[in-house]
Amino acid sequence: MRETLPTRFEPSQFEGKWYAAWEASGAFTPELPSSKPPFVILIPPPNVTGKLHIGHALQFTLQDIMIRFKRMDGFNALWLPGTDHAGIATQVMVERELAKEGLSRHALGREKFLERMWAWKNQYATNISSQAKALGASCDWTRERFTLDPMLSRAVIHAFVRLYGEGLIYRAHRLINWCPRCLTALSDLEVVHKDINGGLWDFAYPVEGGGEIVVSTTRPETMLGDTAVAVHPEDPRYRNLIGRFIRHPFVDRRIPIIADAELVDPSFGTGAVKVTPAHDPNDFATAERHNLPKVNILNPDGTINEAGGRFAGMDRFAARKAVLEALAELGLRRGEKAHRHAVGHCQRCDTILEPYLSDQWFVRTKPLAEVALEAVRKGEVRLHPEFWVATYENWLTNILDWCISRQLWWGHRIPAYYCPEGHITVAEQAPAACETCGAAVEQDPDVLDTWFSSALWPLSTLGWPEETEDLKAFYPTQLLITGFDILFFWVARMIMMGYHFRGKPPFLQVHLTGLVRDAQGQKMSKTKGNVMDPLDLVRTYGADAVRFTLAALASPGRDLPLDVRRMEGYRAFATKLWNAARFVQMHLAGDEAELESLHLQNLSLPERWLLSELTEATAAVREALEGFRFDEACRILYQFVWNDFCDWYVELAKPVLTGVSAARSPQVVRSTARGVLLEALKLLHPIMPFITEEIASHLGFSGMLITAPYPKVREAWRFPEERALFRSVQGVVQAVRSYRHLVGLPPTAPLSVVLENPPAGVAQAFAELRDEVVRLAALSKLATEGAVPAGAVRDAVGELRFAIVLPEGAFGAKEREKLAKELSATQEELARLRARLADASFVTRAPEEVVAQSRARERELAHRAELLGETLGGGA
RNA sequence: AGGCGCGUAGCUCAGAUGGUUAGAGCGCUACCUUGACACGGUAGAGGUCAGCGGUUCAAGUCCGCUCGCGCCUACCA
Repeated sequence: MRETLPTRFEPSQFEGKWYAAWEASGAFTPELPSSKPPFVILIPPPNVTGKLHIGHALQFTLQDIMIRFKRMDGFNALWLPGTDHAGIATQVMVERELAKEGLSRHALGREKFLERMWAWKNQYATNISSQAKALGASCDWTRERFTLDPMLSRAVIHAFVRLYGEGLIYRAHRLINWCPRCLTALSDLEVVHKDINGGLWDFAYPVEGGGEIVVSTTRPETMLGDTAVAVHPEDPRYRNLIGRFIRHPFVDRRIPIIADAELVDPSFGTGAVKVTPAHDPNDFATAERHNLPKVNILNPDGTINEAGGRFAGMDRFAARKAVLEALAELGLRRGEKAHRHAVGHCQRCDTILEPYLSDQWFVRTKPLAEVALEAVRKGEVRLHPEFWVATYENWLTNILDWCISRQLWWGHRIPAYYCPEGHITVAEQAPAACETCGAAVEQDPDVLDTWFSSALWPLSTLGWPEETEDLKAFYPTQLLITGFDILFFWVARMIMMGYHFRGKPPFLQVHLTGLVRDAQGQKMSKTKGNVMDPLDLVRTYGADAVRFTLAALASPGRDLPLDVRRMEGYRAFATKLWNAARFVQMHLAGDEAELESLHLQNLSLPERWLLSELTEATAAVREALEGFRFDEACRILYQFVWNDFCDWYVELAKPVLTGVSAARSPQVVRSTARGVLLEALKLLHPIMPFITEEIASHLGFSGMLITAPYPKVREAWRFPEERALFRSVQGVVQAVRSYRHLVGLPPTAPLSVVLENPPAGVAQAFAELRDEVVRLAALSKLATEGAVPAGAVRDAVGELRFAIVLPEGAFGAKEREKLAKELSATQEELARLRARLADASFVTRAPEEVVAQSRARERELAHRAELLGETLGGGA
């Protein structure tokens, strides 16, 4: 005998049990080889920087829904989990921890520091996987990966060496984004532009031989590195100054006044531009055109170096003030105004970045980007929602080379080796000697951008460059679900690398999720204190309610305002489901047939109706999931379970199961209730895996839902006629209840209803469900034929007219007024409809169905208007 | 400066290819402790679909403009 469902729904009582059972069953691990088609999702590897946040919970939920859906639906499903070492992000965390102990990474040394990093990683990777498990994520933990694993590292190094060999990776002395706090280069994407209230200062350079030229700058300290002043060649104000020189007031340098049409917009400011090639990208380009020297004035930590003369040693911002003061002393300050402009900040530590001249490694992105662009344009990779395509194209079209070297220790060390002569040897294995001159070599101390290894994730996790079974079976993957914020950082780069190394896309579809926000729509952040911990939510509401909420909020292309009241609502839904199951279970008698084996001919109206609704729901849920409409899937299931199954079917089942009604077979009702509930549980399982599994086991379901076939649409279960008939029953029941409220009668006060000349099918339906309808509408009598008693209220639902006998005097002035309002609304609509039908252009141009629909509606309204009129006019 | 998204009930959001009375959840009101469930039941109230103009027999839905809000990309000193 199966166990009785506990009275109280207590998710924590069974969540752990089911997760363990699923994992132990091997359901998370795909077959290999397999005759089933593959369905593979690679997890966007969370950073091992700390705990998972609610955004991860969202993505895990959506990925798990798809994986469970496809697994049940006959696919060889693989959801491959893993974590990302997250170079700078993690190193910043650990350095912060070290700082608390009064240590620094340099004090520790590279080796000891990396030991600390690994300890950190081990702790957080474990945290992350246990959080994923708490949410029910059905990942294949036997394939869990980490970006610094030997297998993955090998792929990263291999890719680097190959790209270098192909000329797609190169080393260059360039301006890059430099973080003076992290002491590393950053890619353009890692720069966060923020509008700052700064200043725009004017100062004069005295020109040799007399006169001066006034320039404007937002960063006065950079004038220490000026190697020219540029004007527009056509500008009459300065034409005579071109070719003359300036004696720099603070450093020992003569700088020329040059003409450059590209750099200078004569209408901006004074029309003269100071040129600082080592600290401004535009100026750098200008210097290339004019062969100007590039004077670096900064140390890596942002202090002024010896090139800054007497300002050397000052921090860049202190130097800014000092330079301005010094200019004032010389009488060279000219003007200053407030100036709001975008300034680049470090994504990880928020420090203001400097354009900085240094030797770095770059990826030549153009050829890779072209292929990636084409892939999306041709639809080989499809982005959802589709409007992201425009953003994607825009970025890839204007892409610049990607700086991939980082002056960090936590990451994949660049496989480049230098000899004292400066020759470069790039190799997967450390070479014994320089391949050019045979001298001893030393490896580049730098590591690769974390995103370089992330870009290879679809390849490296499956064992590439080896031709592994996994690679052959699971590449390309079917779906990627991730946040839109890493479309460029990650998605685009995976597409580039996937095509380059494998000739195929890494995934066929990408679903980009929105951002989880708080109830007020604010971005969640630690500083605002509005972050929600997914594990807390799981403890409070249960994993299923958390999942359902996130899925229900996940409308495509929108952010998700997460309100705990909403989650309370969905916990209530879980409770409702639980209680419905308790009802079904307590009436089980052991004679239940499987749903499929019920003889359809023997089914009564409510069973046929319910199967119809189930079938509609099945079709709609499947379609919703295929199109990543998680919100739709939730809505459909919520309505089916609550409105159709609980509110109607269970209520209709009660008279039968308690012996009040003998019109229907209790055995059929039991079988249908159990069977349909099980189907609903299967439909819900991808979204709410724990509670569905728990209930199914209590209903005597053999096996586990996780591997049960996902319900398919069965045409035999569609009964359109019965569906319509049942709706008229619902309509009458609801009308009676409504009238009862209208006249203020208690819900149990008995009324009687007479159907007026119902069509044969309808009369039969009501006759069959007499006991149920009497109960649902609290009737004393339901007549399917007979004369309308005097004084009865008359109304219609669709084509069906009926009369309700109310107690003497119940239908007073207030009620008449209410009904009169109803009547006039009906008449108004009728008038509008008739006007439309009288319009020849509507009748001739609108499609036939639309016209037919309007005619039918017209009949109904006319009908109802007449009956309501009679009720009011008849002095009832 | 370009590009994208959004503006529908008190709140948060759904509303393919234009077509009946614009939906849901929460909240609100009234009544109901009925043997699955008060995390419940029943019935309600609540919307000039941001504004203006256009296309159409018909527009929340298509087009243009305006006004708000948000985001992304960008080397204007």
